Amino acid sequence: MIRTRFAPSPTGYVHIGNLRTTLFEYLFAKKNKGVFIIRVEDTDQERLVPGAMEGMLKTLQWVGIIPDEGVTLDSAGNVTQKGDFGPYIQSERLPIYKKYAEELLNNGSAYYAFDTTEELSAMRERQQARKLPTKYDREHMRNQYTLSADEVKNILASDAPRVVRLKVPASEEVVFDDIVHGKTVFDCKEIDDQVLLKSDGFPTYHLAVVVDDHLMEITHVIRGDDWISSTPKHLLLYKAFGWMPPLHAHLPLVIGGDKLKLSKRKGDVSTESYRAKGYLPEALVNFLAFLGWNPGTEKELYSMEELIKDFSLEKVSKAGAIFNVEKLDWYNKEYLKCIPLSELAIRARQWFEQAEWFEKLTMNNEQITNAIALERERVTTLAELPAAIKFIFELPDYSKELLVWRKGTLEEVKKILPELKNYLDTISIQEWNKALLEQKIGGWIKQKNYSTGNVLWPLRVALSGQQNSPGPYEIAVVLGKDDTLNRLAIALQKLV
RNA sequence: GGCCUCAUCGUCUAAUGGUUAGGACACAUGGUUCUCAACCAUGUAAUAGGGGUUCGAUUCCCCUUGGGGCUACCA
Repeated sequence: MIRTRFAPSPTGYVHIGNLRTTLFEYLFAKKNKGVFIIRVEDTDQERLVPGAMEGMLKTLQWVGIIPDEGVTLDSAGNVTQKGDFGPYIQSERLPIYKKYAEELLNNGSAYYAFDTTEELSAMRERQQARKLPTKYDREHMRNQYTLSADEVKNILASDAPRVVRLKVPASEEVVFDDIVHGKTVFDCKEIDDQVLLKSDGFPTYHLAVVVDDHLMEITHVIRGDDWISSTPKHLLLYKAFGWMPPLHAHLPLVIGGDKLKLSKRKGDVSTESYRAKGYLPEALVNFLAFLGWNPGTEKELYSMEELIKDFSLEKVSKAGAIFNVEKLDWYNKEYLKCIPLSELAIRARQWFEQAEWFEKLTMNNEQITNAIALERERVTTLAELPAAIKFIFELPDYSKELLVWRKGTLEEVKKILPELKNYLDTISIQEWNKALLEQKIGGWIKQKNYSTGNVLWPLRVALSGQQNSPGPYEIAVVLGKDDTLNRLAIALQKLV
């Protein structure tokens, strides 16, 4: 049984790069009929943001990623835990880490150290100055090996701070076969005696992941490239415990337009910000899936179900991918076009409610939906929809010059528009639909021997009040006959 | 500084020891059209550089260069 996990730190929001990693973890688990787990890594008490987890889980739910096990939302939207391998929140597992740290202490794979922060940074400065790799100097610092047995005993008996460090073997190679990078080799000489248990009694990430991934029977550790240099430490830990390590797949990072790691300062790194901008989760998922992966065919539009069907870690590329908003925009437009209209109307609702003019107007849902149909192919995001359809409910002011087609004259408009209004008046409400309007007005234009643009342009401007808009027939249908004639009357007044 | 890692159009990427190096986004041009969008057609645009191996390399190897990551009692 394949088991993957997403292990976020609850620091506030879902980073877009993390979302991509999560997506791949999820797709891989689902593809293999496995289990996708969420575990909360809150071992850094200083960076904790209370309540962050709920928001993060909701964001994942929004994109369609729902954990099978671990930390999740119940039907009421509250954070709960489910599954047989809990607790799934690391701060609730402290005794477990303590126990395993002791096991390492006892079998000689780890040791106590007592150095202060100042001593450690002085050590690093000395090493840098001599162009040596910066790592814990076990022979010269204050620890179990350099102090006498009595001294150690006394310190441990006191309340003086102490940490537990991994005892990295002197010379040995750590080799692993990464699913995306292939064979990767590290020399133990380069690996630091990592702190496993901090002086506050909390484990570091390194101890906690290994213990938890093992205990939770994770089969595939899928995470960002930035973890690749930590992997040998983890493998050493598995070895020290005598455990079988899981398989590793290190995903390339999603980077910013400046080729740097996507940073918080440059904005737009949180999934929530894309949601707030009116991007559809389908588009975001599709776009993110194609950052570093592709099916090897020319199919570009993929639903979550299709992704699950076709996903494979072997097709993940090694190079980092730039987050390209233009492509995201394209995906969003594609989904805007194909999501059912009624569904789109529901999803767009919140943006209308945010528009200050919305409350003042009386309009029914059907009319809004019809208006959305007019503009859905013209906007990039849901957020643009209210401004785009506002003209349907409130005719913008415009100058009479706008009524003149670029190949026509003001005189022609003055002649044609009143005639057109009279003609439209003869069309019954029963006939007031797009196909018939098109047919009838088209016939009328032909019969009168006018040029199409000289009729349709002023008509469209009269109905929309805008230089650019959907076509006049569609607008007329959404407006209805009365409103259409009213707006023509307004145009005629301007022409006087 | 040390270690790790990556390298095909501007961007996301496909492909193979032998191809006119393909597609998508973006861009440009044309078509359609009352406008914009959409749509259709066409076009511009890439194997970082240098050495090998080979009949032949973009593909395999080495070096250089460049990018990125890690180098915490953060994850």
